[in-house]
Amino acid sequence: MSNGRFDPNAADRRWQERWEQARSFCADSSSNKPKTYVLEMFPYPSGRIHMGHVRNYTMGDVIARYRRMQGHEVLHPMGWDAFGMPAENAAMERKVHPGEWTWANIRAMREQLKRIGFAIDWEREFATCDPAYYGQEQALFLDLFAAGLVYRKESEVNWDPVDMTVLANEQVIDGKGWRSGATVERRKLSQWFLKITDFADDLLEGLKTLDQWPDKVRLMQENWIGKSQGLQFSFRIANPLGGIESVEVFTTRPDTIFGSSFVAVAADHPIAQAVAAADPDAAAFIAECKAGGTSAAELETAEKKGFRTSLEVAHPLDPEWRLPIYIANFVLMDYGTGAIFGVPGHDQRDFEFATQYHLPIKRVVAAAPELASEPIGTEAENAHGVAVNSEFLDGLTTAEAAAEVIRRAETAGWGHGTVQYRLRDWGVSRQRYWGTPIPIIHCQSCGPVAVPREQLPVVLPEDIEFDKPGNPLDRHPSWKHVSCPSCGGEARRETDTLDTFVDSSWYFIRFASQPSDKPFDRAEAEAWLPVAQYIGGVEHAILHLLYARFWTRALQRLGQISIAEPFKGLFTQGMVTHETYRAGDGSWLSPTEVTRDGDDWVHVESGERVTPGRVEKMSKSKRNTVDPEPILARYGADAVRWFMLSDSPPERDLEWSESGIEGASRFVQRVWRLASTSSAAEGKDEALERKLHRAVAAVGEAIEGLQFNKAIAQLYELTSAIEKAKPSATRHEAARKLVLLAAPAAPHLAEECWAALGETTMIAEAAWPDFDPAMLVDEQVTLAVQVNGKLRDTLNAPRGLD
RNA sequence: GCCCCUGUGGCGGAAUGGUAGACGCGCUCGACUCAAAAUCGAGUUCCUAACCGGAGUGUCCGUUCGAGUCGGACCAGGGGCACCA
Repeated sequence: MSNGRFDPNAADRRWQERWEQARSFCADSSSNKPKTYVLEMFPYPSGRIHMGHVRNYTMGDVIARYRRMQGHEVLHPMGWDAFGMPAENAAMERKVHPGEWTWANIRAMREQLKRIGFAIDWEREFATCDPAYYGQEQALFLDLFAAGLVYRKESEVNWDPVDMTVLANEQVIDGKGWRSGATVERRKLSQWFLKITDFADDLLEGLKTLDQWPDKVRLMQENWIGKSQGLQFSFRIANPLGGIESVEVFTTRPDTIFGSSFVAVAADHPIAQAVAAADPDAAAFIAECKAGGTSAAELETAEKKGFRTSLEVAHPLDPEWRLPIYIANFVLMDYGTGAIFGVPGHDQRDFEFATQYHLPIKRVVAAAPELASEPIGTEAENAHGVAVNSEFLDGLTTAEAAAEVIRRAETAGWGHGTVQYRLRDWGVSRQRYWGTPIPIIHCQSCGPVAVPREQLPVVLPEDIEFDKPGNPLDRHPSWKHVSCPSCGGEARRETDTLDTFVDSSWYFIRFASQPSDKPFDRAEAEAWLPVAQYIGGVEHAILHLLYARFWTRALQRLGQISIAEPFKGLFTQGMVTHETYRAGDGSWLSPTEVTRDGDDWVHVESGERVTPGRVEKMSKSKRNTVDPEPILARYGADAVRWFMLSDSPPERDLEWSESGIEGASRFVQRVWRLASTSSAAEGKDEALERKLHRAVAAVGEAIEGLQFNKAIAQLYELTSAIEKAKPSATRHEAARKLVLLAAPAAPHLAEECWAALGETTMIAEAAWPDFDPAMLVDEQVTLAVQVNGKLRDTLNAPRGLD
């Protein structure tokens, strides 16, 4: 078999079976070797593997295999983020049970992944929809519940009146439900929340320790948490109404306190409610506010509107000074205190509002004291400067003035310096069937009671109907009827299920350790964690990564684990893209439906000219996907893996191209020819030896730095150098090392070449080659002769002592 | 509006402040072949027929003996957040 072409179809399967028989990639938790945990974000079992998965898992696989060759014990697991809406949609559309649909998808995708030859420990595989997993998740939920990190609260949700379900913000399109098309209502519902805000500061501070994360992701999380420092204080209401005597506000600019000309409260603020109770006009205004949409586009264009109440407050620094209270459409109930004081001169929204209602616009900040009497122009000035027209603050810088106001407020007792976060608590209730049941029982007399541990897991009922909209669990005839674990009285099971982001908030711990009687074994989990290298799409930069960080910190606080951060290294890879094509009628065409005709694209079936569109992320809606399966069948796993790593830097998008995969396939054959025809010979090739040592160093460095495209380029260079060299002992040795260097990226090819070179063990068990630092420099150096930075000449000289 | 990132040949992209364009794709020419595929060899930033030479990393300015790389301003493209007080 040392001649002819490399046959990937035969070789891939042969080695995949041998790795499995040898349990080559099963991680041993009790090993004495240094441990490395490599993880890619686990997939949702949609039914088929797509190119994005292939790219993601190939990168992780290169690192896993490279670390193994370096002598590490590597944990590289795979599983399924298996709960979620698509399974319920499939159930409604095709009358199959969500579980049946999901497990069938998992079977299909597992086979597809195995076809690519990833070095995965399949013995640790699990799906989140398995009671063995979600039962342990329920146990952890109850631990958080017992620790006071879970609570129940009324909150406003997007309610689809046709499907009778809550919709996520992403599922509301132009104010209508994405499925039903019905106008979405805002409704108050009792929901379960996790106290992520308790950890706001820890999560923010923790970002500083994550030096192996992309700056971009850390910044996005920082903005999401949104810490702002300021003053919280109360205005005394001069003419109290219904027992409400003051209004609490928050500001990040206490230095502008003398510039305020009104107070505004949110439509659902208690003061607004109290006013509305006595005033039908106010009630009508509040109803109007609530009818307004919440989409970004609507907010952009919405006018600042307010309703002037008869209430007035006294200014805390001048009891004679009265400010009107408005109910305003731009004030949010769930940020700060739900009330603001308006400073039109130095805040754009307040400026617009004041202009509309003819309220005073006063300058209290200026670039210099002598500019104190300059009027405010057509826009608010939010720049920092010095305080003016502000009595005792005049002349102080913005920062000094703010500190002074906070000091006086605290001394006099009408306010205090405080910190606000943009981050909200995490609402985890979903009115869905296909999710982890929330292990709570509602009792008329005892309230919400935890399901006793010995009754876990709370398993989803199998006999379930999807013929009507709404939550099928709630409609189930018997499932929810239980007795109270506390008093034994009649009670009702919680029929909401957990947000699927809960499932993915701790799966990496379960991969590291999965005992049957508890969520994880602490010692075993800590042997692997934190994940050394986590790889996934940047679209999870905020939600998933923030939730997983929160969950880990919560477990740390409960004393269940010692680590604070789950992912030591994070890498966000780019998308796989492809050109898009549109027919004359504007419909999208798939790449298989078009063909090239000179410089034009033509629809194969109709012969019609096709307009090529932008290069975009592969998606079903644009029909620009390329299915990995036929590509794998044609070119083999290694060519696909090779192409996924070459050309584009991994953090950038990779454009799929037929010529790219052809090139990768050519290289696979080149290496095979080189290795299979190489034979032992006499003599030393000094130049080639230096190239070899340099390549060993460079490929290793590139993989460590996750610069796979550079590692690939180095391998091309080494291959060319070996091909050109005359037979020698060095050349034969170089061929052998080339195979070792290529093994993480093209493992099947490497095994086949390794055997052809006469090796009797698997390359999966081989060690990464060493290099001699002394061999990294040439004996001859080329010196550039520059005059004024321009190259004028080059000359060669033997390397001597410095 | 606020915050951030990226601009290098026909294309994807390389370049510790020191020979810009490694490597791949594409293209051109050649070898092998009756022919093709496959493979191999040579070339490929632009201007110049070629040599010599000159220009060149989005634009302008600066720091430096020397700038793709450092600093400033601008232009273009992309991303994140957003009535966040």
